[in-house]
Formats: sequence, C-alpha cells, structure tokens
Amino acid sequence: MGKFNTEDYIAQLSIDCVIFGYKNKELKVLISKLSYGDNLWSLPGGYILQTEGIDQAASRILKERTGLDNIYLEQFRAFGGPDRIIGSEFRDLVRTGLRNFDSNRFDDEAIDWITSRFVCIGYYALVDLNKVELRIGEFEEFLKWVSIAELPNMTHDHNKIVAAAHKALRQNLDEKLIGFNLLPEEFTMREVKELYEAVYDKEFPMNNFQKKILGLNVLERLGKKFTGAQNRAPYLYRFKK
Amino acid sequence: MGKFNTEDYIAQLSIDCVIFGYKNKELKVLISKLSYGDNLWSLPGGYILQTEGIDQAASRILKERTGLDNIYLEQFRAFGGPDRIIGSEFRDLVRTGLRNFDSNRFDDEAIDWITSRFVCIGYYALVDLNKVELRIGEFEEFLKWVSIAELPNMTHDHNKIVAAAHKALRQNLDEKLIGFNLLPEEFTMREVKELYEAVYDKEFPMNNFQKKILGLNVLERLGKKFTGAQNRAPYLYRFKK
DNA sequence: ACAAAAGTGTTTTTGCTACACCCATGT
DNA sequence: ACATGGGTGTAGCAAAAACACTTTTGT
Repeated sequence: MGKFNTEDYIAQLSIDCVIFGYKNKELKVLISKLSYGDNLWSLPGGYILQTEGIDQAASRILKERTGLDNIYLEQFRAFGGPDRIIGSEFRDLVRTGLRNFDSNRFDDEAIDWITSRFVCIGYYALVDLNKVELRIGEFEEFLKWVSIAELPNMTHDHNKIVAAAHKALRQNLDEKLIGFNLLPEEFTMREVKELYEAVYDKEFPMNNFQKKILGLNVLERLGKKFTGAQNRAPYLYRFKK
Repeated sequence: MGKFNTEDYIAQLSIDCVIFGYKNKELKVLISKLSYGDNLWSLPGGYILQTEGIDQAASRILKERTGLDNIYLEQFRAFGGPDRIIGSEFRDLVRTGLRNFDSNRFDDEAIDWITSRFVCIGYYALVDLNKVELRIGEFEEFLKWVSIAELPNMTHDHNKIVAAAHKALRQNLDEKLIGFNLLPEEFTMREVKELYEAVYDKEFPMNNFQKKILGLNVLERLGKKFTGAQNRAPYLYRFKK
C-alpha cells in the first residue's frame, strides 16, 4: 500500500457510519478497536473522495467493512460542534499512535491532515448480521458487534452519534422496513415483530401488531410455513413488488 | 477589505441557510441575486471558520444577512451529491464572474478554492420579516423575499434544498413554535392560526385549532384585544415562561 | 337589531389498546 | 384429546374532526 494521498479526499470532512446489526432478536452496533492507542474505540468511518458523492462514500465505507452492497443507508445528521475543534482528548493519542504506525503511508503531512479538526456526516444502516463478512479498515485492530446498552466510551462524540442514529432509526421504521433488506425473502409476522421489538426494546402484542403492519399495505400473504411444531402453521409474507 | 484568507475556513464545506420569513399571512424565502453573472440566484450561505462550530457558523451567517440574533436555527441535512462535483453549469459562470470582481481580495488561488467541489450543510430558520434588516453578503447584488411557489431557478441544487427545508419545517412545528420568536410578545389565536396556515398552505378550522394549541399547554391567556372592529374581542396570549 | 367574528359545547369518527375467543398442528 | 402457538373479532378508550350553537363588539 502506497502513500496516503490527502489530495484524493475532501479535507476536514469525514463520514461515520452507525451500522446496526440484527441477530437473534437483538440489535447491535458495529464498533472498531483502533490499532494505535490502548482502549480506543470508534465508529467505522472514512473520508470522501473528490470524485464521489457523500451517499456514495457512505455506501463504499459500509461495503469496505461489511462486504454488503445495495444497503439502504440514511444520512441523519452532521456533527461539527466546538468540542470537535480543539482540546480533544484523543488528538494527541492519535498523533503519537500514527507516528509509530506506517511511516511510508503516513508522513507528517498526512498525520496533520488526519488529526486536524473534522466535521462528520452521520449515516446509519440496519443489516442482517449473518450476511456480514467483517473486514477491518486501515487503522483498525478488529471490529466488534456490541449491544447499544454496552457501548464503551468512544473517541470524540461517537457515543452521541450512536444515540442520534438510534433515535432516527426508531422514527418511521415502518417506511424504512422495505429498504433494509434485512428479513429473508419470505418471512412470518413473528419475525417482523421480533425485529420491531429489538429496535424499540419493547414488546408488542401480536394481534394488534399484525393489524398495524397489514394496514401498511406493503405485504402480500403467501402460503403457510410448516415447521413441524405442534401448533398452527403461521402464514408467510413477502413485500409487494 | 483585505485578502480573502482561505486558510481561515474549512475547504469544500459550506453552510446554506433557508431563511423563511413570515409576513401578511404569507411564507417567503430569502434568496440572493449574485452580483456576477446574469440571473444567478442562490441561497444565502457562507463558510465555516476553523475556530467555530457548525451551528455557530450558521448563526453567524444568519446574523450577517438579517441582523437577527438568538434565532432558532435547525440543521436538516447535508448535501453532497455527485451533481455537485463536476459538470456544474454554474462553475464557469462563477469563475469568470469572480475574476472581474475584486482582484485584491480574490486572487487565483481564492477563486480556485471557491469554485472547487463543495459539500453543504443546510440549516433553516423562521423569522419575522418585519424585524429583519437585510444586509447583502460579499457576492450579492441584493437579497429578496420570494414566496416558495415563485422561486426562480437557483444555482446548484438550491431548489432541492429549499424543498427539503420546507418539509423539515412542517414536521413538528408545534415544538418549534416557541423557538422562533416570530409572533409579537402578545398575540391572538388567530395570528397563530394564520402562521400555521402559511406554513402548511392549508386552512384550519378555528375551534379545533384552538383546542389543539391550548392543549400544548405552552400559552397563557391575558386580557382581550379591542381593535374597534364590530365583533367580539379576541383574547391575547403569550408563551408561558 | 344586526353583522362580523370569537369562543364554547356536543356529536361523530377514527385509530389504538385490551380482552376474549376460535383455529390449525403434531404428539 | 390436548398442549402450543397462530389468527381473528369485538369492546373500550381517547384523540381528532365535524357540526352546531352562544357570546361579544361596534354600528
């Protein structure tokens, strides 16, 4: 890997992705352990190429980490508060960390560039955790799925960013459901319900939930799903075309 | 005015403000006619100082144009689509315009900086049109209030930005009402209703509207307002402290 | 007395919640 | 037959919309 060319990217502007993963009825967030410094955690992020749009950059960053394509990403907010300008407790850690990292790729100019003041644009996605093949990014030691309640202290304002993303995800989940290709091609109402319960961290009674979802008028009912269990077979649904 | 120092600002990142003004039951938007080029219109905007947060930058830009302080500004979205990168039909117009503008302040390097690819962060505000003292910005010939339906073609994606701002404004206007210090100190329910009608471009029946607003529990009722009209005097209200 | 507009009360509708009940399936 | 969970229908409640009416004010 050659020199990191700062001119390829927009300076002082980054994208941070809050990647929500769903598995076993649980909602998790993908975070990365930075490979320099002890106990430094952050959201997977990246820079914007001069040649790409910001949505495109977010998709690329998501794909780099998860291998996933065609995932619905939503921009929810830009962060550029005064707390990001100076006096960041992490800046010096990052500086010294990068100095011992890869001096061919990151010279002093690159390190200055990376540790300067940044504004970041937040995107979130919701993906099927089983479909993900994690690949670490440049500065990362490893990536890890953590449930929202157990997030460690992260660099900069990344904890705030996750909170804002979670709030945005909960707003109008109905309309986003189709976008996230999270559920299998055919699924039962229970599976939809469990997804909602994971996102809202709250139980929904089946009958009313069914009415609400069917009322959205986006599902079509297929056959039944025989699981072998000694109970009535649930219907299968899929999204209308 | 001295040289324009590009180093004072974050490069390739700007803020554009959609300033909604209210007067005579009508909702207008503040747009500026650029002083170079014919028929070039755009939203009032500016750059972010290295020393300020992005919200702070937006406030400063709003104050520069309107003289207004302590106005509630809301960030609604960042724009950085591929249409903003190259092939912008406006770029060359701006370039040639700036070359004949003020060569002391804007040298070739500054012109390159200004006409490079930009990502912008959109903010909107809602202000009392009567309280505004318009002051033109650097590149502006004049500023003008235009109703949303009559917006001219604007540079870049500024028409899209206004549409997105209008949509954001309509969401949860209730909660933002107090923030915009838009209404006079004491006002009638009718005035509130007319404001809503301007924002939503739709009529509201008085009785139900009154119930809804009083239900928000943010207003206190004062005396009556005698206008001399031959009808019952309406109550005056103000926001609770 | 009357016109104009403010204000209040009542009914209707709607959407959501809670409860009760019936149905299919495999042992 | 029965335990298990799936599915449906009805009653209850509260918020919103629609409708009808009374009150105040100046001419």
